[in-house]
Amino acid sequence: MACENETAIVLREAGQKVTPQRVHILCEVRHSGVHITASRLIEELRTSHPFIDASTVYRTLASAADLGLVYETDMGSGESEFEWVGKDRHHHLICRTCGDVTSLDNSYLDGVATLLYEEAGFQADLGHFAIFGVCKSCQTKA
Amino acid sequence: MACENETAIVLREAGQKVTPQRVHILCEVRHSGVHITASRLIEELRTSHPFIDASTVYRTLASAADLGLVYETDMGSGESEFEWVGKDRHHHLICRTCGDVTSLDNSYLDGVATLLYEEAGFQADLGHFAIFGVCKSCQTKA
DNA sequence: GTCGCAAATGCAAGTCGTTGCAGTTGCAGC
DNA sequence: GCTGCAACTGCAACGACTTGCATTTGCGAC
Ligand SMILES: [Mn+2]
Ligand SMILES: [Mn+2]
Ligand SMILES: [Zn+2]
Ligand SMILES: [Zn+2]
Repeated sequence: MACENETAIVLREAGQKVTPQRVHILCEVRHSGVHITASRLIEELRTSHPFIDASTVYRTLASAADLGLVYETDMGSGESEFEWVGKDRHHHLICRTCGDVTSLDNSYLDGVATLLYEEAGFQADLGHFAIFGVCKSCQTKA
Repeated sequence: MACENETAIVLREAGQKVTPQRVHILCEVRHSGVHITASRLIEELRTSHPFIDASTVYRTLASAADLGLVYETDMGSGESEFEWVGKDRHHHLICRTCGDVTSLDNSYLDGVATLLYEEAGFQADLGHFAIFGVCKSCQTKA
């Protein structure tokens, strides 16, 4: 239940009202593995908190993404996937051939952010990228 | 009409059947400025080729994106934007404050692709990224 | 504690995009 | 040119997501 309290604090700090719906939705995002789609979230909440409407889920996720509390990323499935923004900033490498998803430390793109700031004066927010390509093992198989 | 012929050739080389619908849809993508959404495309085709069904437009754009004939990018509007893959590979910087969109030469991310290949053996396809952040003039105003 | 109001929610209708299927068509082989 | 078949299309039903509006509620001010 530490999660509930902490989520409430984060919401309050972001200038949002702390409603039970929001706390349940965002705690579910935090607890349910890494990435989760809106429809899967709705499905899981249906059993634990059946009174929460789907539109509330969509609205909560959208505003949380705007406020930078969660990442919203297209991992190639067609549906956006959401992830709580924790301490470990990262990106993902996604293989177009086998579908394998791996994580990539934020530091790989630090150089790009620095370069953009120096050359264009642009303060880039390289939050949580999905980088598509072909993984090592799929290349050797070909 | 050079566009029609060239598009037909590209389709054939990609192993697709050359149908009038596909040629019209992809030529419209090529001609209509830089980025275009599916719904705007459907609207424009309604006047010139009213017989083309919306589902055909969506399917054509999806398969063209899979084949690497067009880029499909979320520029922040909520709708995917499509762009014909021409000679000039580029990315975009999008300001979250003023909405300004600028282009960025592909070379800025070349280093990342090299790094990913050397360190992870991952052959990244850094096609057409939308990089969000705050532009120079919006930073100075703040 | 209670009041008042802006913000958030639930509901229902609406829009956007996807999918299954039956009919059509491009095109390779003859 | 014809033929045959897999690929493609249009249609209609469907699922995903959004939006307008009346009601409820969190929470700051008293
Ligand atoms: Mn992630
Ligand atoms: Mn572009
Ligand atoms: Zn792979
Ligand atoms: Zn700006």
